[in-house]
Amino acid sequence: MHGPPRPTPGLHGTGSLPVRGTRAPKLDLDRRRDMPELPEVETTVRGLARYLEGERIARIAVNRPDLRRPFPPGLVQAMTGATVTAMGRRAKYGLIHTDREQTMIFHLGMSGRWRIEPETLEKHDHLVIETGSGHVLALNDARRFGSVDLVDTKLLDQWPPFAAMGPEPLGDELTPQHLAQALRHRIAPIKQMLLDQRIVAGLGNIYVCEALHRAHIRPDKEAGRVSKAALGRLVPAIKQVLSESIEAGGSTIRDYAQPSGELGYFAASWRVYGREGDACPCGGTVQRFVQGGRSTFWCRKCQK
DNA sequence: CCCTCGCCCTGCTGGC
DNA sequence: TGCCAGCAGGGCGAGG
Repeated sequence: MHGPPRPTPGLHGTGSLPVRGTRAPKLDLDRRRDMPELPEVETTVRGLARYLEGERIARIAVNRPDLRRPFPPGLVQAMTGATVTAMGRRAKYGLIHTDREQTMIFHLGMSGRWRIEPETLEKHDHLVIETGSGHVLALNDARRFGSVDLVDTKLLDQWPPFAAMGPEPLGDELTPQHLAQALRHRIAPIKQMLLDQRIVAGLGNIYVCEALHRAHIRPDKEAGRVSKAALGRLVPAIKQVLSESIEAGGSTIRDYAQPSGELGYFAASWRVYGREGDACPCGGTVQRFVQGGRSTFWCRKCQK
């Protein structure tokens, strides 16, 4: 980000977009280092809304054929000249609704991020938008685990990735009763069940580890055998870890609106994630093991 | 249906 | 200093 300017990658087929300097304070959406999970998607959507809501898409450039899967064939035509009516989020997907009753859906995968007013286009700026008032936004995704789709707004709920999704974790539908019902008779570990988007939509590895730690539940506990009392702790723990992170990200955005702000990333302070060997506040030690091919962090002493 | 596993992809890190 | 194996993991398809 602060290295010497790199050559601008070619923009296949759509011509190059002018890249201009900026006077507006930049959001930190392009410097976040944490894995994009639900709170990061939420703060990204809120940040993008300031640039996109009510704006016309003057130009959109697609610089390679695919991310995880091909870009929608009609994307450029569908978005060029459309006006963004609203931004939204479902699970870890960001939603850009347009006045053409179509919604552009993006997923940030492992490494996706939106760069606001980039001074130069960089490697991995796979999709670039210029708005009617001249703002430039670039979707950068080095690992290309992300995706971009285009769906009729009316049919969003039937879009296959959304059709079978469970409730939003921050909504009223996520209750201990919902979890008890969804997890009944399930023998897989609770941690893996919480990563299943059909049970709850939008939880990823980091927040599941953190929520189970706060709720004092062993990650390898058989999901169907987690007690009612434990589920009663788990639901507020999930909501707290997510909303605290969104709040931290939100304050980052607010800081950017203020000229004095010296900003870092919103420093996520995980209690267990990535902290193997560190002391747990309870006096125990954070352990790591692999579940379903992913790292689980937990404390044997306070998670039963 | 339920469950587990491996693949995709690239940048960074640690060991030698 | 350079090289390379290993690691990160969401979503999805294959297979038991």
